[in-house]
Amino acid sequence: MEFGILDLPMKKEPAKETQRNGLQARTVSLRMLADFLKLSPATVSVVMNDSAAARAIPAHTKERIQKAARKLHYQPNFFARSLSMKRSFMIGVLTPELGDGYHTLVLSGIGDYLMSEGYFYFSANHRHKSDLIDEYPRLLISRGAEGIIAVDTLLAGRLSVPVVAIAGHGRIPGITNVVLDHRRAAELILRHLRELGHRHIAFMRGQPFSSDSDDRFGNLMSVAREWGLEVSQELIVQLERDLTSPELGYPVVQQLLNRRRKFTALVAFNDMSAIGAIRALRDAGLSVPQDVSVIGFDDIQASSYSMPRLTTVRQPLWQMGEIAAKHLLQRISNGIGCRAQTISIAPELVVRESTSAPGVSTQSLTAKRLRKRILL
Amino acid sequence: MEFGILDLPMKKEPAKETQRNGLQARTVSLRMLADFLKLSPATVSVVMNDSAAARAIPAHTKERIQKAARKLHYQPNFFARSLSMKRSFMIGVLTPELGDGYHTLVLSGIGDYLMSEGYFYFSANHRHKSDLIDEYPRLLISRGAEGIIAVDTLLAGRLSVPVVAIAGHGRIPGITNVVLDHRRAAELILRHLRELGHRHIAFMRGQPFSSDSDDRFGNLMSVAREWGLEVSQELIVQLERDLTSPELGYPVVQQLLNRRRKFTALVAFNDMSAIGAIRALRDAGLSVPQDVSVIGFDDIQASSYSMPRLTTVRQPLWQMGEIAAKHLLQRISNGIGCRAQTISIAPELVVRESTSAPGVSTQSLTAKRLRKRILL
DNA sequence: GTTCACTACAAAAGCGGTTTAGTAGAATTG
DNA sequence: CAATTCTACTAAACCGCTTTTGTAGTGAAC
Repeated sequence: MEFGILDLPMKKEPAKETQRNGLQARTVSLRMLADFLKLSPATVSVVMNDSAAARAIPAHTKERIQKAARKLHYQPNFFARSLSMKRSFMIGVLTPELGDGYHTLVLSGIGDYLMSEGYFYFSANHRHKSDLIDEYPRLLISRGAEGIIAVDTLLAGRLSVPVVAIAGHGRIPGITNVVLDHRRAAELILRHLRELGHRHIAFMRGQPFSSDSDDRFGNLMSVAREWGLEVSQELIVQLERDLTSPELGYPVVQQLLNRRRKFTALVAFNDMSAIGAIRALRDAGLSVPQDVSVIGFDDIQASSYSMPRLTTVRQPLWQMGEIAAKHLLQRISNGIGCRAQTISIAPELVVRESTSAPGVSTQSLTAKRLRKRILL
Repeated sequence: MEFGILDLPMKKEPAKETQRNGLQARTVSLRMLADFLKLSPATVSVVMNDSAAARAIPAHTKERIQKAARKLHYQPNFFARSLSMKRSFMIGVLTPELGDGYHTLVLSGIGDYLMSEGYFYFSANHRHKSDLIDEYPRLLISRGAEGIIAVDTLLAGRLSVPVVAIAGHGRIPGITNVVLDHRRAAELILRHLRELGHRHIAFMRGQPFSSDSDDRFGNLMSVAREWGLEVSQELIVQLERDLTSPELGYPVVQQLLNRRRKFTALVAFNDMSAIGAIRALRDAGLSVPQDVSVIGFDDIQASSYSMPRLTTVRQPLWQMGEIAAKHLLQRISNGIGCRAQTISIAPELVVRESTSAPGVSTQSLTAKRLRKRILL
């Protein structure tokens, strides 16, 4: 490429072979197939796609074409097709990262549905960087995405293709939003804890960049208020770090304990932070759920195998992905006229071992000492 | 589409607007940009790509073009570009599923590297179904993938594009294979257990469809033999189920316990199964590591937060993804001439809490009874 | 025995770029 | 001053497909 002029003397035939190594080695085109059949590309195309005009082609010709296509392993060139039809059958997915069970499940739901409809997706992880949140949607669109699904991501502005958000609490006009019913989730959590008899409940608030944080926390607070459960400011801690490991919940619980305020239950932001919280409580000599009940959120795979098994609010993540994908394809095929909407998903309380009535255990310090003696 | 004939009477203009809703609403093409500038598309193209011929274009014209491109938000059409250049800057990734931390980490490594090189990937999950393992690579290629990365997947035959496998133990000619050094891993595991004083070691063998199973197990056995550690057939269990949750390891440990053969350590197939195994042991009244040491494999995120924290062999999964992507791009740009090879990755032992010297604890039954009384 | 509809295709115009091969005019050279 | 080289572009082919439009030939209708 650098020696454009020097190239001129040599003939181009050999270069073509070695330089054009891009895609398939020697691929048969529609043209070749047509030549082989002594038919025009138009006829072959029409038959291969079984388009309206194919009604005019007699069955024996169709068969002849099909057979030849199989024999020569004809594969239509995807890019030529996309260029001509202005359809890519690709959609772009925007996620913060691939780190934990949450996004993975959502992606599976999205991917499975898309695949069943002949679509593929490609994804970009923005890691909460706002410049990337701006840039990636454009990038995905410039790569031919017919639509975008934004998972747990606050999009900035409108885009030129249909967009569906999962847990995107921006209420941007024109974006269909698949969200959990956080009001209901808050009710489930607080009813459960109230029924167990908890009066001193601590809360963990999600990171500011997580799009669920405000909704989840806000609803907990308003339900608590409505039900007359008092919430002490001293019992609220705020997650800050950008982690997807349980480490997330560890330091804030230490912080909480340092405040020396009594609490018998802790509502974690999600399962990961709940698992970290449990460890922090244990490391401080408290047992779960005897001294403190802990409730998570999401119901990721790990939560049913943590010690103790985690009581949590299940988000049907796989289904949320599927629903988002389904709506996106709908909006794509119905044109832009299709109304944006909010789709609310019902959460479900999964009661396992990390919650119980308060004060059931013996004095925690005693328990700790005994455990030490016996187990270690 | 069904009413092709009825369409004819109506003029096509309005239909064009509403039906061709595929991609961008009103996008500027190279042609439009060129018309606007009163230049030919060729000149604009050459400048936009800064290709060799651009040397002949004076700076002020270049600037004029760049400015206009920005002003009109010109975005070259990806498909037209791909069609012409025979390059898609896309690669296909084949994974069993997205379920656990393993694949997710690998994918992150792949994705980050590809993105930094201007590539995207799209993935397909075959769930160990052999027909899909056959079909999907073709599908990915027909979608324009310039290369394929197969994660934990035994590919059937050769493909028409470069392929890199991660943990693909097929030794298919022409496929570059990124694999963990399982010999070294086996040494790390067995040295650790031997140094702790374990003589009765149980082993969990991976599912037949997992491409790591044989290599991992085989090396453990041969190292054990070489070092004079005897391995009882009674202490080997085989994973069968196709799960990515800890549930995987639960039943096989029950099976193992039913055989009533003494063992003080268990080498699990991976972290997930190790976590399930620990639960099974606990449920049977045994404590980890006091009664049984358990060692995992992979070092997924969950393992450092399980109870007890898992001792495990770390696979640098993120890096393995990155390395695979890097080699794939190399093979793509160097043409098919580039040699396939095996790239061996060094594992690392991460000692945490789930292993200790055997027989340190009190009688397990006593411990169990006591714990019951105190904690439950 | 035209007209007409229908059958079975083919020609050609895109889609939106890249790239090769020119070319008009200015500058340089012999 | 004619020949040559540069400069600054343009024309046109091409990538491989879809789709619209056209058309030669045939059988039926009036």
